[in-house]
Amino acid sequence: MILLDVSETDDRPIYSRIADRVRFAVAAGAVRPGELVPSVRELSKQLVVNPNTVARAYRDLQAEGLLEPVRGTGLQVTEGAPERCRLARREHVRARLRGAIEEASRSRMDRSEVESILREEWERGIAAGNGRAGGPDDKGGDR
Amino acid sequence: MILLDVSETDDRPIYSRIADRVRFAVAAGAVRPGELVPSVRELSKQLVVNPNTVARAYRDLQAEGLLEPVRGTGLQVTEGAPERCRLARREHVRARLRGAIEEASRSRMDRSEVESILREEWERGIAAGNGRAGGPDDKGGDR
DNA sequence: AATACTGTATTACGTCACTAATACAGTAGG
DNA sequence: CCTACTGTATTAGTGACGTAATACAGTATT
Repeated sequence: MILLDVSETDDRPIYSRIADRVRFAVAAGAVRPGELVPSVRELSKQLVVNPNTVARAYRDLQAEGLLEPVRGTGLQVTEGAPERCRLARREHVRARLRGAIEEASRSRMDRSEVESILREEWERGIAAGNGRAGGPDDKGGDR
Repeated sequence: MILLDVSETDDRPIYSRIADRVRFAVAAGAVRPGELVPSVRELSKQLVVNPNTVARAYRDLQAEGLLEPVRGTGLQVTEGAPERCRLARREHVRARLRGAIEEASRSRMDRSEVESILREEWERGIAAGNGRAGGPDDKGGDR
């Protein structure tokens, strides 16, 4: 399992980005249920980061039920992790959309206007090369 | 000009909420271009807040071009403030939508799915009583 | 000129999030 | 048993942010 490239232009905390990488890897099937994720110390060496930072990320992922400890061995990916991961992602997107829409409503923006923005931005997103695994960046959404 | 009620369940900084109140008031036409906003000290008394906190809000609003100083008198609403305010709001909503859509795209969410969420949440928003001045709350968006 | 009001700049304090250093508890494998 | 590896808990340092206390510069009004 490879998890390099945690640089990027992203001002979010390191542990959050690490967690996102794992979430993405799980959702994409790069690591399957039952497999072990890299140990805290090993990954911390790869990323040149304090072990605690990785531990923090793994701790969050445990709280989400994506990882579970195997005593004295490491952390393995949970059985229902992939689905859970995708569901959470979906809920997160829904929340973000809802927030934007609420604000649009308050700002007296026409519904058709919002829909046109949606259309426009969607095209842009596709054109920008998203919709593929290993896309440009995985900012946004820490859940 | 009245700007009370800056309590609400909102964890954003005070100065940011104050600024939002003013932006909303300007966009709604409650204060027209050329009119003076309450003085720093007066408003700070009304809200039971340190004058500097109000000053910070006003400072941000000046940077946005919504307020301009009248030497020795106070701060007045700029000529193009209302329009500028609505435009900024619109841009802000666009940015939020774009962010959400980008993430949806990365998460392999179908476009029709996003559209259904949009539809669903829009109905909810309307049903919740938004789309009116002085709606429930004005969180989100600090620009 | 004097007073009372404007906004502003400087400084300081408390808080919180992030990260790091370190020590600890436990298990696998020789 | 012993070594080397797991994850975890505790504590501390660092920086940014929000807010407050205070003093300052300038204008309207009397």
